Amino acid sequence: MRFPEAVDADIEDITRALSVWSGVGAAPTPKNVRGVRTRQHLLKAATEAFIRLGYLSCSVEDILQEADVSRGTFYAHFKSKKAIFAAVIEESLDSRLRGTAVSEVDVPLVRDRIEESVRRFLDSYWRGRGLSMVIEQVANTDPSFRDIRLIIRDSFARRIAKGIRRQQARGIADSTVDPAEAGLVIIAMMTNFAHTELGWRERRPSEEMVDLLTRFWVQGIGLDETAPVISR
Amino acid sequence: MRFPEAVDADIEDITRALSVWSGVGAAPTPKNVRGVRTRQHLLKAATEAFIRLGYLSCSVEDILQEADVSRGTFYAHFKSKKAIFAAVIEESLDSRLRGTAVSEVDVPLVRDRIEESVRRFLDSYWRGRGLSMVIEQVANTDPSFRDIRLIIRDSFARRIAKGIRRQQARGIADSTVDPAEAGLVIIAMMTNFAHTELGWRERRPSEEMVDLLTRFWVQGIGLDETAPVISR
Amino acid sequence: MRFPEAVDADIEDITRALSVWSGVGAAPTPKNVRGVRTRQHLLKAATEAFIRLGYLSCSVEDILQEADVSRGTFYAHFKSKKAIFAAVIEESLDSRLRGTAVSEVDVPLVRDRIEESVRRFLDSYWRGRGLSMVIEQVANTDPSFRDIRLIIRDSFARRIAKGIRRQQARGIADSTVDPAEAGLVIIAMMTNFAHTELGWRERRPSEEMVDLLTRFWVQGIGLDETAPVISR
Amino acid sequence: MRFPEAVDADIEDITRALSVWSGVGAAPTPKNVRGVRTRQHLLKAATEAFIRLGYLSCSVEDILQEADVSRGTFYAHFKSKKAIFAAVIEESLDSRLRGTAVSEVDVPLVRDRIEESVRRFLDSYWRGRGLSMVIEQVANTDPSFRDIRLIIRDSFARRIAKGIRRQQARGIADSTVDPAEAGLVIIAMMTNFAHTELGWRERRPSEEMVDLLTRFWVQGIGLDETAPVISR
DNA sequence: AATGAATGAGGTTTCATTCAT
DNA sequence: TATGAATGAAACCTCATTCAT
Repeated sequence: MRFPEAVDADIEDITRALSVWSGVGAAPTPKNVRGVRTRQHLLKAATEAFIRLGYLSCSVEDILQEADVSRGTFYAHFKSKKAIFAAVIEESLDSRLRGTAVSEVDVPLVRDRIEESVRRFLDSYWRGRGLSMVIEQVANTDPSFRDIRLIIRDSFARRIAKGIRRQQARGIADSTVDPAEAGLVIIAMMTNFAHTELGWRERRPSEEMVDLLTRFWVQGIGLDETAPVISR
Repeated sequence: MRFPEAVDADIEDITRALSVWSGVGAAPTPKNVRGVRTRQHLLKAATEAFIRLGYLSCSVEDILQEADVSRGTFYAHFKSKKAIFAAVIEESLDSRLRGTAVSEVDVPLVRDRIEESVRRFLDSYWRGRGLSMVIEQVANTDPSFRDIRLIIRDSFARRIAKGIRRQQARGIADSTVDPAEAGLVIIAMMTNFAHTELGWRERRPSEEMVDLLTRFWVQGIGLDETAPVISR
Repeated sequence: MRFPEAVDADIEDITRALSVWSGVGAAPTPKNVRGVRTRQHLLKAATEAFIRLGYLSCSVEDILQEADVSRGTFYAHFKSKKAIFAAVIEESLDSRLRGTAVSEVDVPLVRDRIEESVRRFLDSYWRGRGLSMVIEQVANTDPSFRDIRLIIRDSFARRIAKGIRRQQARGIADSTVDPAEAGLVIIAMMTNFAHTELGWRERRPSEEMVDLLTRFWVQGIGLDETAPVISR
Repeated sequence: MRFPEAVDADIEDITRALSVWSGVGAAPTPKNVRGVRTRQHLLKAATEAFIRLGYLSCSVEDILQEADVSRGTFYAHFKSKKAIFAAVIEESLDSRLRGTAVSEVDVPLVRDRIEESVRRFLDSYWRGRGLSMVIEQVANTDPSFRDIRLIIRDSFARRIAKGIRRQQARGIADSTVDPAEAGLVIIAMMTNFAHTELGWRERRPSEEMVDLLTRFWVQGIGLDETAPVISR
């Protein structure tokens, strides 16, 4: 991984924020193996139900039916609908955040590295578009969940900003660009393009999309397209 | 206005789509001045209530209290909560769509013209951020409203694409860029930057933002920054 | 007419009962010719609306639309929905009650006279089935309107009972039959057959129906089928 | 029982029709004894409330008060007011339809058998007059419930027609009478006499009524009053 | 740990009638 | 006499959550 510490810190932040949001101290881990299985089962069922119906339209009843479990059992494992949603989000978080970090790819140019980032972002979004759309729904509905959404967003944006800063230091990117702000612009562009085109219109990611987004990113920060990656 | 016919056509589309969505044929116009005033009063109250609470959390009751009007009066003027929301949206549409069309500005360069577009977009978003956020909420909640959101989006995107095509024809923009797709990328970037930074974080539009977004737009399509506007 | 005085008395009773039911003292006759016309217009519209929708499902709004008249006008002429319904009923009463009285028909046998009564009853019901069904609806819904329905019913029943008594006196009908009770049975049979078969199933009156109902009536009271009508 | 299969088939038809009418697939049977008890309790309370107030004037609130149960409980057991009404009707159906089938009575004459039918009909109506009146109300109000009412009616009418056909075959009833039509006339007479005199006027069934109705039935179809029942 | 019945606050909508002009 | 806006009580239904077993 590229920035494991940073990502871990962000994940910790989000976990904490989710706790606060859902009003649940800590996950009350089940005592025995049966409990663990039921919990997992519920999480899976809830994930599917949320994806299928959205957070708001998905009633607890829907989750119960999906899981074929009684109401009492549900509330024994999760304090509320909010709580199970928080758990679902948290579970899917690692892969979402780590999956896009460009790691062991061996490409010669910085430009290619960015391209690979974009490609992974789109692919990752495509695979997880179900939950992403639910997250967007809740962020646009519940003001206090919005903060969590912003933490996630900033986690991505900071990574991009860091890259820009490094590139500016090497003299291969326009130094008049504000890295933090440019990170926000890039994340806005990618996030919303994916949300709308992949999520809403269900277009599959294509190399044309990757090219275009890479182009805006690279040109936007004035990156030297011929600059090589510095070997570690 | 620049493309008045096109905008008119889009507005018509949206009005029609809103009619279908809200399940209401046509607004039953009040028949005397008192009725008109009450209707306006209700629209204003609803706008404020929707902005304050969001569409979902805003009950008809909330609108009634805001307007200090009885339940019966409300339903005499609007068939449903959906219907008044549609009316609110429609009312705010003109300014939103027309307000961003670059018209009689006198600037020497194409780049400046784009910059002016960006500036107006941010300013317009800032002023109407309340409703914009509600629209986003509903689009992320009600699948059938999403279509309306997409019509609005595409209206903007098409305008941008049209510009790119003209610039390519003049040889002042990179001809390898797909104008339609680039339009979507640009609108994604601008929309979501505004939504998040102006809407969520309540940052006021600044010249730095304008510069940065203009930069991504201009560089992204490979525009010749020195190309002059063709006088009409 | 056969029993003009009796019928008049019944109609008076019903009018009075309708007044009480609807809570309206007397019809506040309009002052000028314009008022009279509007009133008639409203009555006609209400009749059609009630027939089309039934009393309960017919809102005041429906009547207004049918008449193309404003709410205020409506309430200027009729105190309430009940009141206009009462007026509608009253207006249609004469024909309903008098239309079935066997008058100047020249038939040789008593049996034929009964047959003619049955025929007229069915024909009259068929023509007025719309309102009849509405009346039945209200009678089955509003306990206090039920009394009015019973007055109408008894008016018919008494006429039949009177005939039976006369026939018994002449020795051409079975004297063990209780005339009043038999009248109720006959009116039950005719009323409900008509309500169900003509009203609900929309079967048109046929000579077979007339024959069969006549048969039950005549045989039920043990009438001598060959007995001649006594000339007046 | 006399025609058990036929009655069963009719009951099935009605149950199905009620399902469609109420928009409820199948009653979600409670899963333990407590639930069953509450369900029964609700049914009983609803029956009383419907009888006391009529279907239309009886709000769900009224049922809740009668049963002393919360809104949520009600809707956990029954999907809607329509649904519980359908259940109430269905429950009272068996006894109503089966209770009038002349079974193991030992009487010498066909005439006596009919008399017994009439007696049972009146007695059964008297006991269930509350619900019968509600059914009539709904049938006269809701066009789609009318169909159900007609199925019930035809079930009775067919049974009577069957008897007439058998009697005609034996040569003990007038063969010129159309059995199906006569069945409708007889059921109209009995139903409406009972509805009005027992239901509305609350007169108790008497032997005089039985005699008179039997008389109209027997004479109407031209039955030989001395014909003996054929032993099975 | 699991079950399923019970709760009740909260939401949208209808409609007969009154009132100001 | 006519108009049409305004009223407010009352109806049905949903659903997250609690509780008894």
